[in-house]
Amino acid sequence: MASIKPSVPKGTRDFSPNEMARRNYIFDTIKNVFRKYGYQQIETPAMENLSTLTGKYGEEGDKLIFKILNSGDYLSKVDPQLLTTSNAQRLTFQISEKALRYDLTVPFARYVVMHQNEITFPFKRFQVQPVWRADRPQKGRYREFYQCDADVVGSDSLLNEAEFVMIYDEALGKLGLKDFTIKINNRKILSGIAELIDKSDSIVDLTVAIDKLDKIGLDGVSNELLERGFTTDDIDKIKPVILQRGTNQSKLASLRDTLAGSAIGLKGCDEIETVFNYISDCPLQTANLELDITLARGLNYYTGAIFEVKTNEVQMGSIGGGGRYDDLTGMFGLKGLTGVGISFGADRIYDVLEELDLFPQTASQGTKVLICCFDADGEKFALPLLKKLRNSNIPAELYPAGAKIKKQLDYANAKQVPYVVMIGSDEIQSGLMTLKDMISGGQEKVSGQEIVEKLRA
RNA sequence: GUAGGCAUAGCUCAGUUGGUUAGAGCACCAGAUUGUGGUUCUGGGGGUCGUGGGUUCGAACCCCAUUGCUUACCCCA
Repeated sequence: MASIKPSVPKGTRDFSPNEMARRNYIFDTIKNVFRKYGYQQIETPAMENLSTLTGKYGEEGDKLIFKILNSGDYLSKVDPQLLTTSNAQRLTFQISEKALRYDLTVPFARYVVMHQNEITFPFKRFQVQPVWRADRPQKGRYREFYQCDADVVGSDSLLNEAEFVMIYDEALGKLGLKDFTIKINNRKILSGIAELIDKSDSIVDLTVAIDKLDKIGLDGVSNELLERGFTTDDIDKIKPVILQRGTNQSKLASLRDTLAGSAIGLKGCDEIETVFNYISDCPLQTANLELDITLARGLNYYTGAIFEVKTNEVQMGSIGGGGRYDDLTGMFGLKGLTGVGISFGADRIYDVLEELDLFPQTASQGTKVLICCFDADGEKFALPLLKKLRNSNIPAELYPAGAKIKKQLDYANAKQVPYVVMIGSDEIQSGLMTLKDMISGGQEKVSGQEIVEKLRA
């Protein structure tokens, strides 16, 4: 049989030991902050029923869901006519009833509805798991990637919004980022702007276009709005709003002026101000908090706050985002439950930390001492020491006898093991073993007990 | 879905106008060194030059197709 050239699917990656140490550092940092703020971890299955996921992410999103082919003779139940009409969309539901999760929010909503009787509200949960998207990969964009989500469900207090800003500040600050911006907006302000030009029905088109302001500039946004059926009159009205600069307070004040005729717009302003007030009583350490009314994130299910986090130190898409949805669980039949949440893009954060060289040294994580024997007799002598080291919580390995010492030391170097114990006939005879410091190169003859004591330090 | 770039050893890449037997570094194996590595020296294994077709006396190089990867757009973490 011809051997197949090994590869992984496009947009997926292996994680080697060194990368895993670094990834766990990111995950642990974020998880510990979540826990500190009272969030509890859950997990949900990698696959969900396809019907749970479809229709939740818009038409584009549905296309990006990885479907799982039914087991067995999956064609046997298909309406034969469908096979000849090449209607992929309808065929999909007959040959696939499961799919890989696309995000963590929809499975969480499903979870809340299924477990509503055991949950104490407000329910604060976090979840760190991979999600899959059948997207075209590119820089900072994968087909399998991890999301670190925290959500509160069942509390409409804006304190939650404020706490999420603090969580971003604390977690990203702990990871060593020095200059990043938490952008905040409110869907109600966007609704107010749409009301301003009497285009409430076109709010999606409006927000998708102005969301691109910093990317394509005012001319680009204007062109896109014109293409989407807005008038130059509309654009003239919107322009001062989306172009406003200055402090959050001054933006808010002028927004209130502009949106004076829109009850919902003013409500949005009030909500933002409430969040700002909470924050000012509990100042941020590192993050810049910026009201950005062009922020829309293209996610139409947000109803209140909208968050996005960007680093200003390297060129990278957003490293986090989130927002509030008033009817999180409605799609699964549980009405009136509000949710607000955020997500950290761990894979992008990894790329950022790597580019900025912000990972701490993790060498001490691995094996601390390798026992090398010159022959098989040494093994017998080594095993009790090995046991003793491990009982003392010192990560230790015994290299199987038979290999040359050079090879064993090469192994220690490759794994960055800082100490080696060597056992040959001399050591067996004297009972004193050779402890070698692989960094300085120095070595000394010591007893087993002394080795344990030295390495425990 | 749209558009560009790339594809040569396990990895990173050279390879001149198309010209004999396709190279380097790293990694791996062995030796110099029978009990000592990370620095040195010597030698060795490794290639259907992504695949298929074409032009040519002759193709890694030119042309066509195809597959894979990658970057950007759309959208998103």
